[in-house]
Amino acid sequence: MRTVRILAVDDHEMTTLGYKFILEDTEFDGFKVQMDTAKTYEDSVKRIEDAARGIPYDILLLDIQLSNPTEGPAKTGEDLGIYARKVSPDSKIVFMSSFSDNYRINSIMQTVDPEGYMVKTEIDQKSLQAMVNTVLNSPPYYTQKALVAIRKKMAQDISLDENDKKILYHLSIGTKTKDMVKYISLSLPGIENRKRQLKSLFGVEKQNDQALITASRDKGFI
Amino acid sequence: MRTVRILAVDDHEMTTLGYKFILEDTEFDGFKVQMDTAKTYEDSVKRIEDAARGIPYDILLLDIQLSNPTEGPAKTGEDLGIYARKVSPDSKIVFMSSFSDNYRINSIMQTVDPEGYMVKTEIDQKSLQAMVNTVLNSPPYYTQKALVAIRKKMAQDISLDENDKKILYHLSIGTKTKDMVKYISLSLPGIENRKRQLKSLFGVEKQNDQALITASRDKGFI
DNA sequence: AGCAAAACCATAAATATTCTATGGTTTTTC
DNA sequence: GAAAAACCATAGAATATTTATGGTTTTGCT
Repeated sequence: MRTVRILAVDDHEMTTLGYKFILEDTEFDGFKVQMDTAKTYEDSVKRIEDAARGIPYDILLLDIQLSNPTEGPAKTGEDLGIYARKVSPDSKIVFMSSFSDNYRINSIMQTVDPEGYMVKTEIDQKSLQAMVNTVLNSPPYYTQKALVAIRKKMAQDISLDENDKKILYHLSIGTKTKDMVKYISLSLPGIENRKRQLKSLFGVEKQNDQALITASRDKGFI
Repeated sequence: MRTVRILAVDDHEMTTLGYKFILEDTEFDGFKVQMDTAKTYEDSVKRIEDAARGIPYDILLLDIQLSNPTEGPAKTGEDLGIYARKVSPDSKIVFMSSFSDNYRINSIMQTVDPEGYMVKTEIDQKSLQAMVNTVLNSPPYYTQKALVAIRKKMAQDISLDENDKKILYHLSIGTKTKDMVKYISLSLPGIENRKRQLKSLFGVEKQNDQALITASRDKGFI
């Protein structure tokens, strides 16, 4: 009987242990699961690289939030996914995320294009088992909340360039418009003008910035 | 016990009958299904309008290909979906399509944004029942092949304007480049230049048009 | 092979779009 | 109610796109 090797990465050890107990105890059709776990970015990288030199992992289960023990720049599960795609291209990648917000999901769908995306509140024994089967046989597997975000994105044909996205981002974190010139290579009237266009695009003309933030969050841009 | 009313539209009567037999015989949790059927665009419009004046349909199951008995312009299930959204906004719309090509699915996701999309080869008793439950309780419901197309679209961040799309469309139907000026409001060098850009965008530089067609079909643009 | 049609490419001029600089008005904040 | 920020409008500058033109290469056909 074939062994499917899985690496589960999460900074909460209880979580990966839960995955491990459930999946190693499951009787799959034609294979059994053997699972490794990791808590940090560095540890995960090492395990993925080691495996890739021999037999790569079949599946990588990645949390987005990771422990960052070293002093370097903070790394997320998204970074890990991007890296894993390079060093272990045959491994299926599934995100196990607490977030069901549009922005996160859209971003990961573009940077990593994972074979699966599960929102943690929707994970149970049955969905875990279904995910493994689906991802191995005919990806993708998305839980319902992920699908809702994906549907929202698909339903619209709005494409923003980098400057627009930066403006929305800075709006969302409360940066004052006049301060945005420090982070965006546009003049102040340029930024103001784009904000006007964005409001028009999102149908919140004549309203304040809060309406624009709400609208763009609703549409998955921030 | 509540009655869920469904209208199934398909020009093959056997198909809608199949849906009807399966779903009316299913014991759902807290409701039962009562299904009407229609074969043509006109008939469907009448039924949807009639219902909307009183109690609108809970679910509309729409095939894309429809019979067009009248002499007017041919109408598709997509047109029907767009119209139904207006006159019966509370009805859930599910497409039951033979097509699993990217273009069709992407187009419908934007124009109708249906609560469900099932590729016919993937429809069976179990998936039909799951679809009804999911669509009523927590949409959306997409079958696996639809998900594959959706995933492909989500993974890329290419946005084409109307002229680009027209060029790709005309390429795909074999229009000669020099004839495109008749359908697209651009000069010949303008069209040639955009073709070059498209090839570069899709990574098929230095190759012939066929490669461009293949690439854009693969990415869901035609 | 050899011809003609179409596709392809490059450049300068024309056009359209976007950005900046500037100065003003309105709204928010304390 | 005064200062700060946001908002708006306009002219000119800077970019990007399109056209016109003329050429080269490829394709299709006999």
